[in-house]
Amino acid sequence: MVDMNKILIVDDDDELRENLAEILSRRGFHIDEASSGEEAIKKASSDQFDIVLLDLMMPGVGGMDVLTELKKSKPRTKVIMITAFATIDNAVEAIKKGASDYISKPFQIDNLDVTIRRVLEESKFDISAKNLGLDHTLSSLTNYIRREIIKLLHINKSLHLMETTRALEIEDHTKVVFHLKMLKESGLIKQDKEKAYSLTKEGENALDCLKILESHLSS
Amino acid sequence: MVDMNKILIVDDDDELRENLAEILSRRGFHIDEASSGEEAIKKASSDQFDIVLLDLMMPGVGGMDVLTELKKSKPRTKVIMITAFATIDNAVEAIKKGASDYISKPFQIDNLDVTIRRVLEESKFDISAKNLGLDHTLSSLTNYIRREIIKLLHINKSLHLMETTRALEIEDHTKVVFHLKMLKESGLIKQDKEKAYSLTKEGENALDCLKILESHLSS
DNA sequence: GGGATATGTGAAGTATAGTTCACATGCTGT
DNA sequence: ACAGCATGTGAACTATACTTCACATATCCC
Repeated sequence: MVDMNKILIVDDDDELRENLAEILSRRGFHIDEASSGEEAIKKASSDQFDIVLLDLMMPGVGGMDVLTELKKSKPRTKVIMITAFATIDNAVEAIKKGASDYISKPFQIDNLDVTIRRVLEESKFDISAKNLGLDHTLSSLTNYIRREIIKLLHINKSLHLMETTRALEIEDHTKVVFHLKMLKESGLIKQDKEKAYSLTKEGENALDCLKILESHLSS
Repeated sequence: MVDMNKILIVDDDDELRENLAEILSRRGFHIDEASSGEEAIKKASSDQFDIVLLDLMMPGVGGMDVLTELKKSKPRTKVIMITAFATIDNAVEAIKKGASDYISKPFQIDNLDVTIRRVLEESKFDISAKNLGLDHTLSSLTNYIRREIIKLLHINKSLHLMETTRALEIEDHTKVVFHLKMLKESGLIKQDKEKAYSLTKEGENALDCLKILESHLSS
């Protein structure tokens, strides 16, 4: 099942969450769970989900915070909010912040299922998603240091943090950490288990574009 | 004389400035003059100079302000500072801000001439200039609204401010003014006497690159 | 002349990006 | 065990980009 859709269920209510997880996985989704806002953010940023089912009401880091964070770091991930009561105001706010849809507790599984499949369907024709990706990529390329990092990684194939830092002749390594993180979030570079950074396919593409722009500008 | 180098002389001392203008134009440069910081900024932003000879000490908008402004709006223009006294501190500050060189009053014309030719010579091999241009272009493309404007201008060939504003469905036209100004400063668009905006050659190139990036990203 | 429309400026505010520093943690060699 | 280097986090700060609003000026046309 290569193209099984990955869903992250975020709810502090253990029983509801586990029930939901079991039902949805039986219906053909690959499920992961998080019982708090913190856990949700951690899982969502280290992995790639198609949909995040997000409870709005949670102690600590609330659903709205998770939504905000998610739309920043993984703009292409679709979020469906779950509201405990039919608090339309919150739902509207969530939609404005980029949530794809919402359902109110209590809900019928079939209803949720339909919503999920509709959101997945819509995301196939999502033009704004492409635009967001473009935004992300371009804003990565705007920065001189990040362009240098991309060039370095293209030449050296793979580099560690301190190797990169020395190659750039930058004193403060945390500055490089910052830009490496940006590049990783844009999907232009990746990091292996040995902590070494290398270009992704998209990163190579971006470098190509840089070269084209450079040559166009000099003409 | 198509490739005659254009120099803008900025000095509030009329006699010195006019003398300089005459001597330098006899030596084969195309000369324009400005007697104040304001005038300098206006002329420099509406025209394209290879070198700006800039007096540091001027009433009102000082030379250092002009330098700052110039390096922002026309990063590729070379600036040679003229310091009334050999105030090394100011000169050092100017160099840090991107001035190419400086000479101290009083100076020998031959000395200035040599400096000018050396700066021109250096600018031919200027890698950072290309980088600055790239920076400018890329940061223009980062913004969604500006990308939309570029696409619009590509389709419509030429548009006025309010036409653009309406096409983008933006309420506040000053927002569009802002982005149009950015694009004009990056050299991606230009404006004719009738106030209509259109893409420059560089603007068309940038659009090509956008299309490439978009198609790369969707694959 | 005066109301409607177009083109802009400048100051003030908000938002986002980038920098810096103090500190945490983990590994490696002796 | 502990010195030394690598990898990274988080908070505070600065800088830059973007937005908004109040206002200015010019033109058109009735």
